[in-house]
Amino acid sequence: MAVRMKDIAEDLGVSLMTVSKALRSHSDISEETRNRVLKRARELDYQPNWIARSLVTRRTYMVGFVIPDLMHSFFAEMAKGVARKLGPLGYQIVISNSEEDAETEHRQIELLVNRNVDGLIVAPAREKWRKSLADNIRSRKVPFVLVDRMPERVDANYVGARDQDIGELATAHLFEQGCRRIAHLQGPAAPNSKGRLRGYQHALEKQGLKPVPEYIVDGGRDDATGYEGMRRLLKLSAPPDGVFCYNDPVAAGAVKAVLESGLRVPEDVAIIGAGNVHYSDLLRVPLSTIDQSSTLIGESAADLLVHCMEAKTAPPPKRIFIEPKLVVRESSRRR
Amino acid sequence: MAVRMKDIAEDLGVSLMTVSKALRSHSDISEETRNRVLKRARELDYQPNWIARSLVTRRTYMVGFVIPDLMHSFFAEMAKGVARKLGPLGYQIVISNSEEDAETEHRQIELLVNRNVDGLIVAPAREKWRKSLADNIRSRKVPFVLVDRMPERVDANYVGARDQDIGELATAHLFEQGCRRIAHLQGPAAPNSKGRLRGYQHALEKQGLKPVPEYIVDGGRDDATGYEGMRRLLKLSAPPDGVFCYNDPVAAGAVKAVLESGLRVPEDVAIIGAGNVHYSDLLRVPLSTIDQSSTLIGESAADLLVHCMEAKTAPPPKRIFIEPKLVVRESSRRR
DNA sequence: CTGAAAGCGCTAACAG
DNA sequence: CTGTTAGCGCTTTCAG
Repeated sequence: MAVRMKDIAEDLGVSLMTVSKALRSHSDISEETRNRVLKRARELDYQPNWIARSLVTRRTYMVGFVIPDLMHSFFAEMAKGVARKLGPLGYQIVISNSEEDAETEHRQIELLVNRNVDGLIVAPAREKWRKSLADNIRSRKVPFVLVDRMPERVDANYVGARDQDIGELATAHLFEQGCRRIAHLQGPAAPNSKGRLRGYQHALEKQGLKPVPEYIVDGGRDDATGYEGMRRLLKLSAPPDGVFCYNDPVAAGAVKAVLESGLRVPEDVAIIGAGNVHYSDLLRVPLSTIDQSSTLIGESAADLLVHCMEAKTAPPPKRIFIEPKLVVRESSRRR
Repeated sequence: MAVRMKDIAEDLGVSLMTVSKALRSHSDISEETRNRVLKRARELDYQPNWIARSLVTRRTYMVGFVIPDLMHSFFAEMAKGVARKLGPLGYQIVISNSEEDAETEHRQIELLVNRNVDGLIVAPAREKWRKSLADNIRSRKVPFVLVDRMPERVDANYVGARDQDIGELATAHLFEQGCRRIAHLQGPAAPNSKGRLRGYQHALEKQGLKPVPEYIVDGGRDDATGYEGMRRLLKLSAPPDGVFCYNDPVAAGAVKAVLESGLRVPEDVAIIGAGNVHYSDLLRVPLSTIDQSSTLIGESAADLLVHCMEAKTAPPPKRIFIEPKLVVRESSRRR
């Protein structure tokens, strides 16, 4: 059986409370007593029981982090940012995978809330952040921050880029590189997919290019689906000469499809992704992308969450937009 | 305030105990009472308080998973395997990053143990799995399973490949492809680094090639260090014509260095990694590798851990070796 | 089948 | 500065 405060107390002939206070370096305890307690605790290798403590303080120092896909290193990078900020403050991070599925996400969140996490960071999978869920979390008074994907019409804490900016930045870049038949491999039904599409459309319009419906194709969210999507684009009678992809994995799959078809990247088809995952530079063709500062998103979200968790009353929702940045590598450099 | 059993009990005019038993479908409770309780609980959206329950049952249904690097998708894949098995059983997985640092790892493990995780899965960062730590975990009676890396002389549960086999398989393959100056980009001071080196040396010996000390170079564990290591190899008066790399990220970095130097992969330098990360196929040159069945490792480790957690008394340590498999892609295919 | 009593290990609030 | 009292929400044990 593990050592308890009670053991130390009896051992030292003081009361349990004295031990409790000493260990937490409470103010009203004499220097001497504190030291005696601390010393004995160290000797006995006392480890506080978090469970018991949590039961009374109602703080678990656990933070849930719900993401759609651990394997997508974009989220792994975010996780790193979150951990970097929260770790030193004594929080444990519980990562849950929603598999990009709304139901799973819902279940995961409920699980975490039931486990009394002190806060929640979520990259939501569904387009509409279900109102009932938001209310549910709020009614349980669990502060939460949404990241990377901002569902429509939800007034919540958010950290991430403006998706429309990402789409515009990428598409404008392709235009600048001389592309005139610009396609878009669209993402899944996640909240950020629509914004990127809108940005793409907007940029085309700005340049006076007329939209071609066939150029908007479902590219899924990983390399396998991106590959499939690109193959469909290549079968068109007038295949695109530039493609803005929902994210980097999709873009990597697209590059593979183009090369397999005997065409060149970027000469025949320029490709750009989004997310700037760390291995982008090592891909078949080094990938141009829109950097979203994934780690920074994680850090900011963590900061914001800490702020909310420490506040007595919930502060008004805050949105932090992080400027996306164009990163030009080989896959789109035509001149 | 959340609904408690007490609330349901008072509401229904029964005792707290009746509610408790009904909710856990304890045997000695009448069908009727149970239904009444269940119904009311649903109506009030009762959610059991895990903390309180844990305090008395001494089970948290949390499992710690300590890995050296979340960003290395090899571990993300393992995590997926672990989650797939443990999730349905009601366990939450708490992922901790040791940053490949022994001290951090130690601290993370202690933290998790303090938080009363029911079990632990660890991909150890240090070469010697510190005895004191192992004893410490054991004294707290927390079952644990080591994965991917088996420290020397430790009698513990283990799931993973035999590292020596990986080294032999890879090196023999390079030999078969006609390489005669085979180098090795060695991994960090992790437990699996030495075994792979040994396998490499063994394979050379078998083929009657004499070992060249200059051909064993530190390649670190990611693409940046792999790149550096390869550059050093290329500066040798007789640069290698084949390189076995500690893992896939290192190999990806190595490929980059070779191409940058104006040489071709695999014609001038054949390269093979280990781990078969999911994007290997999308790299600059599709990467040959040794597949270690990362997801399967995660699943098996989870199974083994569950077995230990459910056992009354600790079962004897078990080692599960997973056969590594050669995956030949472009980076080493010479004929 | 139902419930009363005791306690998991700790802390908040207050009294000495 | 130190200690007492009273729980946190739940389960285990055992008596009705």
